[in-house]
Amino acid sequence: MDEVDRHLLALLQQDATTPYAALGQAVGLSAGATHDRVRKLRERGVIRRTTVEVDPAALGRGVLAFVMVDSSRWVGDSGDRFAAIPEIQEAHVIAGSASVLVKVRTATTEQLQDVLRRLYAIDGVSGTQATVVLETFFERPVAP
Amino acid sequence: MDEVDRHLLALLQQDATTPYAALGQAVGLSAGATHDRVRKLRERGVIRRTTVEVDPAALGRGVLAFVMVDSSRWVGDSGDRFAAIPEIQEAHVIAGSASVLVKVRTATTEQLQDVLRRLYAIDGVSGTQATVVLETFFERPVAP
DNA sequence: TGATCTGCCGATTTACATTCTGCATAGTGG
DNA sequence: CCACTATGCAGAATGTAAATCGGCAGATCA
Repeated sequence: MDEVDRHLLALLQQDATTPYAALGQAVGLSAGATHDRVRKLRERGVIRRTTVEVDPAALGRGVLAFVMVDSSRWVGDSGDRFAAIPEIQEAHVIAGSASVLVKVRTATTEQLQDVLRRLYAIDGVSGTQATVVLETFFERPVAP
Repeated sequence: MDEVDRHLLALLQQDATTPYAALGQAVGLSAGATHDRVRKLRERGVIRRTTVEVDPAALGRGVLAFVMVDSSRWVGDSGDRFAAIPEIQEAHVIAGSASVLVKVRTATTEQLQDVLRRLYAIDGVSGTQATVVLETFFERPVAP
C-alpha cells in the first residue's frame, strides 16, 4: 500500500472503466505492472468489488432518511432482520442513547412510514426517530 | 426502465465487470442488445458511473461516526465548506433540530475529534453531536 | 558472492467491447 | 387499410483492451 496504490485507487474510484494503459501512464507504470497492482489490491480485499453507482431518484427512491432505532433488548445479532427490509441501505450499531442507526431510501414519506412500521416489528425495537434529508450536499467514496 | 433494466442494474451493482454476454444470458438478451441497454442507462444518468468499492479499514479509516451539526445561521449554501474536509464522506441538510448530518471516517477517535474542530470552524456551526459506530451490519447499493 | 524474491517491462494470446447490417415489431399518419 | 417511421433485437464484423507469460533488474538475505 504505497503512494502508487493509493493513486490507483483514487483513479479507479473516479472511473473504474479506465484502461490499464491509461492508469499506468497516470502513475508512471506500464499497463502490465498496473494490472498486477490492481489484481493484488483485489486479492488483498482492499478493492472489494467493481460496481455501478445508480441514481436513487431514477429508481423511485427520492426520499432519504436516517432513522435512530431504540431498543429495549440486545439487537447486536439482529443484522439479518434489518437486512430483510430492502429500503434500508445501511444499518449500524451505534454508541449512545439509540442502538441502531439506519439509512433508508423510499419513494415517498408514506413508504418511509411503512419502513418504520416494519422496524417496530423487529424483536427488541422499542422506538424510532426518523430524520428526513432535505438536500444532499454530496456522497463520495472514501478518499485514499 | 422496465424489468430487464432493473435486473441489469442489480447485476451490475453486484459486479460491474460481468461481460455483456453473461449479462445478456441472465436477462434473456443478446450481448449487443444488452450493450445497448446499459449504454442508454448511462446516457440517461441512471448509471452515474462505474467505480470500485474500497475497504475503509485498508485505507486507515477504521473509525466511522455520524455527526449532527447544529447551526445558528443558514448553512444551506455551505456544501463546499463541508466538502473541504476529506474525512467527511457524506453531508446532508436535514429537517429537525440539527441542520446538517455528516458521515465521517477517520483512523482514530483523536482524528474524529479533529474533524469536529474543523466543523466548528465553519461559519454558522454552533454545535456538534457525534455518534460513533460500533459495528456496521451492512452497507449496500440501493435495491433496483 | 550467490541465491531468492519482488516488481516491472514488453510482447503474445485471448477475450470482450463496440460497431454495423438487417430484420421484426409496434406506432404513426395519410 | 396501407405505407412510413421508430424502436429494439439478433448476429456477425472489427477494434481494443484484458489477461497471461517470459525475462530482466534491483533488493534482501544467507
